[in-house]
Amino acid sequence: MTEIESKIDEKEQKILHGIPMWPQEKINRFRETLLSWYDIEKRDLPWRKNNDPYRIWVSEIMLQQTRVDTVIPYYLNFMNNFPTIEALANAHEDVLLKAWEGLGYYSRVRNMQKAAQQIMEDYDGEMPKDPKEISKLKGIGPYTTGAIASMAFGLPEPAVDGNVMRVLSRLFEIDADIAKPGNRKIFEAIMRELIDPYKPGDFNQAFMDLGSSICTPKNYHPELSPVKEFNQSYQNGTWDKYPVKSKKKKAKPVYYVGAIIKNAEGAFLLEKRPENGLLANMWTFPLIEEESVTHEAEIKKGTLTGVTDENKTEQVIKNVMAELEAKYAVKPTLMEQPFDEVQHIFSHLKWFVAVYYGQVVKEEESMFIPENCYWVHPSDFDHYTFPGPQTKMWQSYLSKFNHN
DNA sequence: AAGGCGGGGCA
DNA sequence: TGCCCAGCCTT
Repeated sequence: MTEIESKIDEKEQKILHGIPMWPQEKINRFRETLLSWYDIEKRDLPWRKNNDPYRIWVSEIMLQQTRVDTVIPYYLNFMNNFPTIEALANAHEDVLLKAWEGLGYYSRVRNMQKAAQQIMEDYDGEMPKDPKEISKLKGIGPYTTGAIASMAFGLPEPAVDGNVMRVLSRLFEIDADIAKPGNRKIFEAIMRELIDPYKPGDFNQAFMDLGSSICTPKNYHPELSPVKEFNQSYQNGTWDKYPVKSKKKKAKPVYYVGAIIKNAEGAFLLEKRPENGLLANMWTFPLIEEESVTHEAEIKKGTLTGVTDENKTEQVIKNVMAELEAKYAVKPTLMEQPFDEVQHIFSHLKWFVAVYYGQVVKEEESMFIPENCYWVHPSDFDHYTFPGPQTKMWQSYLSKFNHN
């Protein structure tokens, strides 16, 4: 045993202080029980076809904060389009982003490509086996490191995600708040004790399957669990107290005017968002933050009211026109009222977008738009990656203006 | 340690 | 509606 490893063990012993660990005999029975259940009940998932590190890696990145059912079609499509680490490393970013459209957390795919390029340059095109090396790759944190090491390479590394923390907190009646990042190491320490050294990948995945099928956040029925005899909170009748998880802050409202501008050729003005931050490098109709738009829309008798403060309608139009001319160099004829309001909830923001429609009549007025903007015909929209709010604006436009 | 970063499914 | 989900990066 190296010096570094023994230090980690010492540290984790301290963390475990207060949480009584089971005797080895009980640990052995637990492993056997859980793995037997997994052998029978495990889900047939595309990335479980073999132990190819690339296949496992892609699935783990997609599954971050994303449900299995959502991921499957994206996964199949992605593996078809980018079947190897090399293909991923050499892909064009906009093609990559398009393959990720709708999955969310788009920096995941940009980081994954950077990691693929790291692997081509530093590791001869092969995913490294050493967890220390794996965790150096962009976008791969403690969880994904453990997942790849255990599932692809059979190493006894913990892979602690939300499922594992929930299951463990119920098994051992752990009061630590699982929303606090610092508490992850408690659960890692326990998993290092529990993990089956011969089938670490199956062991980790058994926790995932248990967490998503039986040991769920809601509608939890501990009496149905294959490991109920090991479940301390079930035996003590305290299971409804676990896990302890502090609440997240509410999404902050942000108000925009969305300007759907059509030119004489029937093309629409699209803008590429900045390369960093929210929805980086994705395409939307011009969005103008508008503080006067401080009301949620009410649709009464087919008419949209309440989107803007009363008496401020004219001011909103003036602001929008000024911004369109200054930033986008267009002077469209604009509807005096928005035709719809689109709402979109992110994890930390809630957008309210009052959608206006306008046309640029004269051809020469639409010639000098900025570099990050294009006039795009709807038949070419497929080549542009649209985030949720953009798709909602476009669908609303189609339903209002494109019928009959 | 806290906040930014998507989107959909569910009661 | 609010909460949840096979988290990671930046500050």
